[in-house]
Amino acid sequence: MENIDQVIFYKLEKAIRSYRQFAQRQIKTSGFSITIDQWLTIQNILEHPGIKQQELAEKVFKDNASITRIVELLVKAKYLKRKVHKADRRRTTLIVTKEGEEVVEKVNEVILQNRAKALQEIDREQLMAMDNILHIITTNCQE
Amino acid sequence: MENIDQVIFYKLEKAIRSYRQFAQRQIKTSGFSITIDQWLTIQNILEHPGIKQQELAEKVFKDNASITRIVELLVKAKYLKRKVHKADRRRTTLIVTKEGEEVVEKVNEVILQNRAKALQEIDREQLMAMDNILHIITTNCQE
DNA sequence: GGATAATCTTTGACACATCAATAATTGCGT
DNA sequence: ACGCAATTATTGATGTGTCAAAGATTATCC
Repeated sequence: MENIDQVIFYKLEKAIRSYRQFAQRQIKTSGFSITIDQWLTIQNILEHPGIKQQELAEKVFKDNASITRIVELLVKAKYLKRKVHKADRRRTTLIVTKEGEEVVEKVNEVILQNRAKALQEIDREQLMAMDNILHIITTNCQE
Repeated sequence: MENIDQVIFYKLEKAIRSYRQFAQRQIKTSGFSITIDQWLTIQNILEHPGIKQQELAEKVFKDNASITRIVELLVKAKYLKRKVHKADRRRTTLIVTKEGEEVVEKVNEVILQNRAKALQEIDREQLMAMDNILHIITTNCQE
């Protein structure tokens, strides 16, 4: 047996990529043309109205540049609107349109199904343990 | 406590991204200008001489298009050479240059250190358990 | 042995990641 | 007030991911 240290990151990549491919495929075959990142972005704006892009970036674990571009596409798709922030003109206020809300709500169901499918046959105790390990890895890498 | 199903994929992404950022930063500050994916690609060619790009893609869990582009950059960097396969002219034979070998060898050490750091304070039994879960997720997403 | 199918790789189009540099605006110190 | 630092967002450059289509070559089948 190979040393687990030397393969675990590969396995991590593989699992997350399998899930992403699977999830994106499901969304597509359900008739939506939105990416998971875009869905997650809108979701977070809804949950935190008035959030600034910088905070948004942290929430979805991306950087500012990526957020700028994702927002751009979402505005083009008419799922978001930009407004200049009243008190601070450096900031942008992001507003989810009715279309945006509708899409997110519908895609939500698909995502729930995806997660259930992906986690089939795994017991919750083990998941909690994994969550713990992931947390340690994350902090180990942030010093 | 939130439902673990609804956050575990987020945690997965976060952990893998933290590790990637950390690892790439370490490689850079060690004086190398190679990406982890490029390193992994060369590594696999060395381990499987004469491998075809399609198989290579599977090994590093990418698709053919990505491999084509990574190889392109590695040829530019003079870490790889392309040759037409003798028996089958559709194929490309990939050859690692001396420079390529040297870089990989040196970067290897950095990567070993990175992994050790990232897995600090985690016991191996738990890692094995996580490996198992990751495997289940991967197969659940591939039907 | 010539049409057709299968295999291997590349290319195009678009989305996202990362780093560094640049605007634009606000806040602070004196 | 003024200059300068800090904050917020955008842009440019380069690398990777994904899907679909196309090119090139080889295998198959009648």
